[in-house]
Amino acid sequence: MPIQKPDIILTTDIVLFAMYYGELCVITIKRDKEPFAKQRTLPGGFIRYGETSMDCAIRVLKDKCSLQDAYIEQLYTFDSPGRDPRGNMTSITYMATTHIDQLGILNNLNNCQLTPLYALLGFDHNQIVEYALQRLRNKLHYTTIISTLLPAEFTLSELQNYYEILLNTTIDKRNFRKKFTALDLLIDTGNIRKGLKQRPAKLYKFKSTDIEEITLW
Amino acid sequence: MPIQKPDIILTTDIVLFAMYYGELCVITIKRDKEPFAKQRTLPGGFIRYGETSMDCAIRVLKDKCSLQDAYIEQLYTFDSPGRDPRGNMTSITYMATTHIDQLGILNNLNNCQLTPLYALLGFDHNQIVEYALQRLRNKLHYTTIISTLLPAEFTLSELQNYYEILLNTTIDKRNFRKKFTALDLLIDTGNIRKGLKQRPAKLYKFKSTDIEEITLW
DNA sequence: ACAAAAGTGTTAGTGGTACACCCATGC
DNA sequence: GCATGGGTGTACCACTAACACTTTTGT
Repeated sequence: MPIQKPDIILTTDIVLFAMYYGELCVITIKRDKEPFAKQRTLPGGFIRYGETSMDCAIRVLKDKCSLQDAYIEQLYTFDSPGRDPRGNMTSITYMATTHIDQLGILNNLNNCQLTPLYALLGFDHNQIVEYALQRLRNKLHYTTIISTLLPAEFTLSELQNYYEILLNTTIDKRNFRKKFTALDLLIDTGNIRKGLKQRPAKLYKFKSTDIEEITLW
Repeated sequence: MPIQKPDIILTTDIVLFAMYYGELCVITIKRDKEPFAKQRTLPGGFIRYGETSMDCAIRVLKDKCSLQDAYIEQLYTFDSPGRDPRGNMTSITYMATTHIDQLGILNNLNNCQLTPLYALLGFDHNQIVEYALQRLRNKLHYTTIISTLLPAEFTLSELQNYYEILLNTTIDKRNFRKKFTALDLLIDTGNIRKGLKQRPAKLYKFKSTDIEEITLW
């Protein structure tokens, strides 16, 4: 029935985004085996029998990156010949977003690190990161996906700052606040951030943990 | 190295959209084998060794549907357990759009037909159609993908009518024309459609055959 | 002459953008 | 008291949405 040789291999690779010191980063792992030994690549693995690609992606993130909670969605399936020198590897890739609080302390023991987007990665993984970045940027415009990158409570300035970094723009402070309060997505937690040598800021959180459809710009 | 049994099978299924008598339809094929014998399903097939999923999708459309030219893009990879009673089938699905001129005469010989979107299909293929429809509708808002569904030359009323059908809305004629002429995407072919008992209409085509990014509504 | 769709402008309202100053705190 | 970011309102411009009549053809 199938006209396939048995050596088609299914793998998963995950682009896990998190903000780190004011920069959008991805989790990468330093390989110890060939091919691309000592180079950094995206976390990934072989899909096991009886496991879906989503199961596999979640397992890999838990095992390799000690990830507790994240938003995750399927990105794209890469299968161009030659993308892996070992042979015919099809990778069902996922995009995930989280906050560093959800990452186990980034121990260099398992070679897992947050790296900037311009870092050179092995295999075709820079291409996968590029694809994920586009997806993320698109979703920022019409969903509340930013909530998955933010800490539990945040100030309006932090929220604005995240958009400015992720979309590489500048936004007028008053217009931003007007827009966001009109959307009615946030609630005032009652908490304030003080201790800084400036006026204390109100802390907000999203009313819902769901990712909702909105229109921004 | 891989922890996979050799019976993971990779397939492709394609949602090929075309307008047919004022309705958005998909190409389906009547199966003659079990499972789902005598039911309709999306065109698809097993990915051959050395072939990418895109190659496979194009081959299937040529062989089974006599398709000459179409727009095609990867949609999503479906791999939930139980989606195929024969076992672990992973399907890398594609969405394609074309005009019926590009389809070889729809001979019932190979059981290939344009069917309305509400037709019941075997496997999880209704779910795949639903996913493709969402993708298509989204793309109508921010790309010129509609050009891939239109005939070579068309009137402004036809263009508007396509949008109304695909997005299930009504649009004001004057506002539509104002918007579209402002986008400056069309050229007047110089031809007119006459012979109907009404005022003849100018025929247009898109300046570019590329799918461009625009903003509509 | 009549039916049927093609073609064409103006107005009101809404939403987006630009812009500057006072406030509360830590040191 | 000074430096730092927090917090707030208004005016203009551009785009959208609503709306009706004349034109050209075939029969």
